[in-house]
Amino acid sequence: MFYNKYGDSMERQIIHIDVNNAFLSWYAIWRLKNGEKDDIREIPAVIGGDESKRSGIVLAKSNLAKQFGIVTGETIYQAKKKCPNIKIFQGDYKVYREYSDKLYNLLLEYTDKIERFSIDECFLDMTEYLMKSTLMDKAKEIRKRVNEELGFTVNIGLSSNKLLAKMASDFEKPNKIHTLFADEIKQKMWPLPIKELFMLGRKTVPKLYNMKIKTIGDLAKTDEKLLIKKFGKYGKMMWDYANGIDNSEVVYKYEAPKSIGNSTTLPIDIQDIDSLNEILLTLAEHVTFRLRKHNMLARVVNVGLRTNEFKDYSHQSKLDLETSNTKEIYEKAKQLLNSMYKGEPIRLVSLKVDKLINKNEKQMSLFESEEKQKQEELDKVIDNLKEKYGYSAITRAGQLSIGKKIKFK
DNA sequence: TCTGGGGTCCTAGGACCC
DNA sequence: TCTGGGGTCCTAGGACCC
Repeated sequence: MFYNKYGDSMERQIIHIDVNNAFLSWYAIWRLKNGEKDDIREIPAVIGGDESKRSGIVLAKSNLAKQFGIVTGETIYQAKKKCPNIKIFQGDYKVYREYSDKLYNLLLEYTDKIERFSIDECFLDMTEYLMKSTLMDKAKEIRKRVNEELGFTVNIGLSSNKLLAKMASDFEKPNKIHTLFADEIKQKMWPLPIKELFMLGRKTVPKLYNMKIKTIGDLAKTDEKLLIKKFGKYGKMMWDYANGIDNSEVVYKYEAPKSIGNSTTLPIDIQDIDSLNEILLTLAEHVTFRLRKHNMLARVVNVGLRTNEFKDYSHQSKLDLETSNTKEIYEKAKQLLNSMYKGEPIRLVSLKVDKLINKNEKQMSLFESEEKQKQEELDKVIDNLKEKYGYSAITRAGQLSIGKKIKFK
């Protein structure tokens, strides 16, 4: 419940906005703007990875592709089987960023209480500005303006909390506005299969099926204590969600990242430790570059491997002193890799820094070594060159053929 | 699965402390 | 040692999201 300035309790007014087929729509508009004649929204098309780099999965699909049964996350290979004439595009992250920002800037005209939940989803808290009766009018205006001014479509969900607003925007698509207020839960949400409920994924759904829980309504009517006993905190959450309960706030203020990581699927499996180390160096350069851009330091380094048999494992270790220095992070990562690697063919390597703190919070060490200061200077010089001439123009010595082939968004 | 890449949060077990 | 109980910190793994 939300209380207004008179102390009266009142419902919050939350809007969830979800761009329809975001990556594909945005890329389609960008192509048109750049002189291409065909609109890839009007043909069976997908945005996908590159099969030759073994990253061939569907990231977004056109509505026509959807009619062939193509789903997000499946392989390009499977998509081609369903629709041999499917057109595949690589997409471009910069383009997505650009249109995501355009949407955000348009929404800022309505409220500054906007949470960017992902690149293509936003929550708006309109409680202070609107009564429930005018919420639908605002939603219609936003939809119209996004269509006309930005050239793509969105689904909009309206409710009194984030969970319900998000569930609402997921109803019929595209270009639709739906409400899901408390008095509509029974009719609109409870008949849906449990897999439709936010946060119920592929591992949990079969477990619930075994308990004869098949719809969101079944889950809502299940004994809460039983769910808590079986699933702990997660059980409490799923019962709440099934009953439309969610008190979380729209997080509109900047939040510093809690971890920063990069990973890469290798074009071929690699078994040679020197090559793996080289890949780690490339990852370390990028991760620490991002870390320094955030003006943050890391306390923990984590290295992950995926084998050719799709087994994932990782090791992490605490640093003696928090740092953003490429060399220090890389040395720690190398130690981790060498202690964990069992010699199998490796498909993917990941590097993540965790337990981040702002650089200003750092306890200044009185005896910062000269060597350390030199390293930090070197990082700074390289960062500046990267900002000036582009990221990929600059690499350190030590990176040979494999490391250089890794490209980042 | 011919199965991406970037995140968040939670749990469980072991080490260690009083 | 026929070995308590509670707390914190650390690490590995796994769930989920877009």
